[in-house]
Amino acid sequence: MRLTKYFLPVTKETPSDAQIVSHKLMLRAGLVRQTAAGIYAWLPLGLRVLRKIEEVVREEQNRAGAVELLMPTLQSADLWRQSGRYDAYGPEMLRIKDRHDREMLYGPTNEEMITSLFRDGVKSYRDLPRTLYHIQWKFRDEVRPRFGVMRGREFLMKDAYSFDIDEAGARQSYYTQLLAYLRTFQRMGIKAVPMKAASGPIGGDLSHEFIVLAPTGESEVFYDSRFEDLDWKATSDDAEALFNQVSSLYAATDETHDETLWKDVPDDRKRQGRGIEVGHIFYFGTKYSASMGMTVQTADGRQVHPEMGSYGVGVSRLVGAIIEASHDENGIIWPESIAPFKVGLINMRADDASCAKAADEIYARLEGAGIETLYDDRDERGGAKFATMDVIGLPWQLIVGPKGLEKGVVELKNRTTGERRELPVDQALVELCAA
RNA sequence: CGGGGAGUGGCGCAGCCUGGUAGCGCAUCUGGUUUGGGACCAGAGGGCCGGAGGUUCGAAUCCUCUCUCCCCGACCA
Repeated sequence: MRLTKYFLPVTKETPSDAQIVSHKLMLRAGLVRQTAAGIYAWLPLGLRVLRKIEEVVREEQNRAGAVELLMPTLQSADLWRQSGRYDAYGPEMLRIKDRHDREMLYGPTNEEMITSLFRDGVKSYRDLPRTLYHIQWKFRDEVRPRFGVMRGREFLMKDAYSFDIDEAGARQSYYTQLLAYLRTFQRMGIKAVPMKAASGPIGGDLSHEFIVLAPTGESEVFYDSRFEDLDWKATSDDAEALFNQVSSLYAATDETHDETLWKDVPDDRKRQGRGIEVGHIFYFGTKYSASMGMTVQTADGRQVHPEMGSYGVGVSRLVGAIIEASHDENGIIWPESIAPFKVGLINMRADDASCAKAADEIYARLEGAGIETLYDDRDERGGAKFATMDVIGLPWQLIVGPKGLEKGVVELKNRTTGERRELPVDQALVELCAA
């Protein structure tokens, strides 16, 4: 993408609304703009990141055997009356009426709807187990939205729902999602530690929160440093073994922290810090299948309510959380797997015909090689271009200038390490293809 | 929802107390000089001062009401 054709409103100054670093950087880097309290427009660059995160989540869900569908944002009040939550939910639920005075709501979550859909399509144990998910916008009318997209009112969430014939099956579904979550977050280049959670508003006994470690996190966390060494991507698909491994190591937020258990962790492995919740998984039994009258027939002819679990990932929140965990004084540092572009190509002198020609050629070759490239072909000074690239945080910067071209080299800069190397063009391209 | 703060060109702010031609920095546009880490000079454009009432010869400024946004707390993916 040529920057001269793009929409990237980068600012030098930080809007006064922003307090935390991720919010400031998201505004400065032209990722989002607030349109109302807790509601954001995703600008082109921000949207690309959102889509990248979504895609990692999707791939790991599919790999875990979950099936994607898409449910609407608007739901009818009647659906929620079936579970009794229409009255129980409180003012966080945005309630609206249509022109016929029918009561509607903007979905804060989808247990009722998925249960209703699945109930009407499934009657036999042969159709279980299943895990269904979708990635959709939600709305919770928070009393006080803040921290940019980390605590907005409108947010993008992946929510999955599992249906099993019995508790043993439901536990397997839960373990499978646990593994999928650990792989998902690891692929995004962040450390997310699973922590036993107190049962939330949904209820149930098996529950984990996934906390991204970041100094500006909202909650205090305590965990065993062994979590840092585990490689989930390489873990076998034995989800139950993984669950046992996770369960054997201590990790808790301040809400569930237990000093007695904490004492048993060797001192040199004790880690204490702050974190941001980016995922939450629950097993909650028959709460919805029972209240909404979903039954399936077992092999021996009994009618049972399926055992359910739900599994959420805050997709839009992750954008903020990842920035909290990955930035420096110059701007964002995107992990490569979710970076909006892999390479920022800088033409140092747009007014120099030979330099521009060389940069154009390199751009064409990068595009031809399928490398996502943001090409700064604006007629700006070098310094301004460097500052722009640093703030938007693309993993690689490829700098093409007259000085280097005289020597037949370009400069390749790694945003994470700051390392800069002069390389012949061909070699730089080879390295980018390999990276 | 309790407590506090703020709405003035796209962004950051001053002006308000003590009413009288709406200002500064950044950004934008034009011309020139520049060009490897957010250049410089000269010029230009852009604002019914959140909205509605009121007081006054005259309101960004004073009064009343209202809307919105932000911060602290309680609450939350």
